[in-house]
Amino acid sequence: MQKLYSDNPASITSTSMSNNGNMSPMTPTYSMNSMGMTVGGMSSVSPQNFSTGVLNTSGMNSMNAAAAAAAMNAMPGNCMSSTPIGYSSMGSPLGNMGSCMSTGMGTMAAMSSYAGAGVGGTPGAGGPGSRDLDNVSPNSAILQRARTEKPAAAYRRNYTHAKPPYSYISLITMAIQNNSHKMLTLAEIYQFIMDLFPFYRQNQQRWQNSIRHSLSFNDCFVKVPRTPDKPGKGSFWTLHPESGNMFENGCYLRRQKRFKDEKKEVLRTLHKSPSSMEAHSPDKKDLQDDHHHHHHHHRDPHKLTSDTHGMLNTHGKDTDALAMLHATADLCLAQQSHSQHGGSHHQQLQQEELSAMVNRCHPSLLSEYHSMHLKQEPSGYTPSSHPFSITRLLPTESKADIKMYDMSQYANYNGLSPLPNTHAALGQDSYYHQSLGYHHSTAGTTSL
DNA sequence: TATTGTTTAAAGGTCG
DNA sequence: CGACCTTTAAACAATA
Repeated sequence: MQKLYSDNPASITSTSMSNNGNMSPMTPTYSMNSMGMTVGGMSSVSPQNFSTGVLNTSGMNSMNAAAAAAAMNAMPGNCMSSTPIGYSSMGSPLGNMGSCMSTGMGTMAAMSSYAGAGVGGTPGAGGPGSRDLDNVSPNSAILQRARTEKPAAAYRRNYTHAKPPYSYISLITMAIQNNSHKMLTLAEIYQFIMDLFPFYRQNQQRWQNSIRHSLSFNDCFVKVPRTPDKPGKGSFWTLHPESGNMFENGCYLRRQKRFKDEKKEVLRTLHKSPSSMEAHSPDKKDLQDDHHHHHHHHRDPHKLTSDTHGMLNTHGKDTDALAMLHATADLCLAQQSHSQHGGSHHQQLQQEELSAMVNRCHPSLLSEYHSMHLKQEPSGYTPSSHPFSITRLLPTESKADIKMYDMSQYANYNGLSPLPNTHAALGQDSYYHQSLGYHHSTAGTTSL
């Protein structure tokens, strides 16, 4: 099936198709060179493998990418104030983050390029107005802008369905980070993604299933129960406070390491050892893990460098993990009497704990909380130096209110490319095309 | 009943 | 090449 990432240009066209893909006949042909991006301070921004092109490059997607990238860039306090290029043109109502960030890249060119592609109408999911959390509609502004923008040129349509170079995990992260409360419901996450990437307005059940899987499967995502004042279906999803630098490597295609919650890890382990878990009837959960987890149990000895409220500070020693487990248990209890009877398994308890932990922080404090507990790479790499440093994702309270259109300045962003940035200066479009292995979304349009 | 969540399984990609 | 990561698919359970 379609591969999401590949630095191999060749794969661009190859993959895809397979599934019952009934891709629209007009499957994009990334012939790039669409917009002459007026990129401002483009070219190579980072020493890393950033290719300027990536995001800004192709028409709509570029914009999307740019916006997304920008979303991830929400800087906390440290504004990199470098080149406010083109920023003003945005007329962004929100100046909040405007002055910050701008690592000196793009302009809004990308932004404007977004226009087309059904920006306005996201099929099934209610419009960007019906969200649970205020401010959720991340791109409503973008969308609006898009509409006002001059009628899209035909070329734009070509990139509409290109698959964005982000993994689902990073997409989810973007969505969550982009929200002022740092938490979203599943539906909101879907919406964010669809609003931002036309590609995902197709085959919804396919990728949405993947999104759900990612949310459940990855410890970096934590479910936070709804509060009585916010009735509705489904919980809120937020990022694990410890998962901060998952993408510090600068590439959102794939994380360097999977984030593992020590507590969950312990629980999973205990779960498997019959001796430790007395009265627990072995259900399916006991059988899991083989495939994905068993090799991870003791990994990342170098990774746990920070602690969460002093609870996580070891290198995975069971005893310590258990200790912290207990520690959080209190929080859980204090949190609420969320009677999750039924098969209240350890996992569920654990989840409660985490939720509680996150929940304790007032939404307004959440971002701060996050930023305070970001993991720092022990290595010499300086996260903050990276245009897409995840650490920048975590805005402080004051900056939490990030709007997509403020990110337009990142149009020229180039952080996601898995490739070397030797082409940084070249035509974004082409570069994007080549380096990202942007494929046709021939992957199929499963009805819908 | 449609969503939302959780799991299992498997295939394929990436990276050291 | 092996360990690890991501994507997909799909079965199921819980729930608004």
